[in-house]
Amino acid sequence: MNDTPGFRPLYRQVYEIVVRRLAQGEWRPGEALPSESNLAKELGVSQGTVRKVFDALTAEKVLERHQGKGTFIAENTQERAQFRFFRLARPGGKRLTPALGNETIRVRAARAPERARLDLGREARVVEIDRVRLLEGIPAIREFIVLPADLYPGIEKTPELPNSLYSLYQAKFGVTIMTTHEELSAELATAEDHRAIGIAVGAPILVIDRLALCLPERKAEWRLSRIRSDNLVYAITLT
Amino acid sequence: MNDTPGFRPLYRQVYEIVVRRLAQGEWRPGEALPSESNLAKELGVSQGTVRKVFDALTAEKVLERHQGKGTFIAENTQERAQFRFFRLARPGGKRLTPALGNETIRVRAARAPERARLDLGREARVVEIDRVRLLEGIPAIREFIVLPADLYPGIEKTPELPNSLYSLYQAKFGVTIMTTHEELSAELATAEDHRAIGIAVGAPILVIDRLALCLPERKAEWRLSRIRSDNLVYAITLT
DNA sequence: AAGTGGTCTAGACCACGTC
DNA sequence: ACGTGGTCTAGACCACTTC
Repeated sequence: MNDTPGFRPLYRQVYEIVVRRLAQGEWRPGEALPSESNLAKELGVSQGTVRKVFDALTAEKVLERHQGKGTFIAENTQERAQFRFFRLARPGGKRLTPALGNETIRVRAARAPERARLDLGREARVVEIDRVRLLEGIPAIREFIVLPADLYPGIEKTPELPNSLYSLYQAKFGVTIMTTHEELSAELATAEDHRAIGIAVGAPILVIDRLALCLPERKAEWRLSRIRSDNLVYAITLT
Repeated sequence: MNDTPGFRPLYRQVYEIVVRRLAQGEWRPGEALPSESNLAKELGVSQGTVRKVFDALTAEKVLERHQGKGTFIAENTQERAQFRFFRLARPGGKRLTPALGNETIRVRAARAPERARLDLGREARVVEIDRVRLLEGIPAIREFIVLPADLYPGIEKTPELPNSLYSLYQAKFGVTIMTTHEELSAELATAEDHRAIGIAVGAPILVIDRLALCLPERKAEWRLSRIRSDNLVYAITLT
């Protein structure tokens, strides 16, 4: 009696409908989505099915639910984004939060490796942000950030970039970073590292190559971080 | 009408009952747990409540569910443990699996830093395993592993240690590694690194300091890995 | 009081694995 | 045919927020 090779559970279909509407910006960050029962009525399914979808999206950190208030798009606030994607700490535990140092921002044509990494076309333009970040007052991180210019129109005119760029991406450009792929390696400090963050040439540094993806599946940022590794670790919990 | 400060949902209580029974070894790895409906009957709750608990434990990778067969304790098979906790790859993506090189194993008194790291008493003994692992035939990783001896009685008599120790811990000693806390940093290769894995003295190496926790919340392994960082990265996805 | 999400139940039916 | 988990529904009641 089972000739349903393309069987897809109802909640999956509802899930896809909700994600599509989210991606189309039908609801803005901070707003409430329809209540479970209203959406259920609208889609002609039961309330429990909508609940399953909302719960799944909450687990994926796309939504936030608040008893008595409603269901909302998760916001990448400064603190939250820091805590979620910034993993540097003192050995043994204490999490650190960076402060801003010098920075430059410019828009230019994409180079070949950038086009490859960000899936961009031949004529694409990118935004490049170079900056230094401080940990407890000491220059400790060099960041090289490359963005597809079309996702962030006018970002180069932003008077002052915030410490956590991901909250800016979401608030000003509707780009919600959902996932990052990171590759860590060890290298030796160069003369440029020495000039930028004062570390001795030849000292070990931690390098993070990060590609960030946003909600409507797209590569939204490529970031190279060079981090001094004295009294500093990248802390992560695997489960 | 709400004077329930100690309100705990039913599924939470069921969850704790199941975890306690799991920790006491009431069901062994590989065996099936009672079915949803049987456990529900036994505990006097509805089948849906048991389902919610099983689903949560499945998300935490404690259980595995198989339609038509039953619910089982998740097994740390060789492949699975590799994929779950071993994060080394070639730059750009290809995941690697290590092979074994030389190894030594011995039991001795715990030293002060080991007692502190593993929460051991003054008289505790530890098992120390030192080994070299190969990636694609080339010595690439030095590992220094320290275990609380009481958790792994007789492990030093194991004729041949497997590539993935975590499957051995579970199969032979009932120790299921659930979580690891890792701290990564960059260092310079020492003369000993050169002797063990042939890397040039002063070359950059990636160091991972890992503390592993097992199911009945306890520190079950401390591992230091020193990894050559040429053409090799630690790859991780944050969500 | 009204509306929201959170918990819990009871029951129907489907899909999968085993016998 | 049977038992398992997987999906879906309908409804009750609880807890929290807002008015």
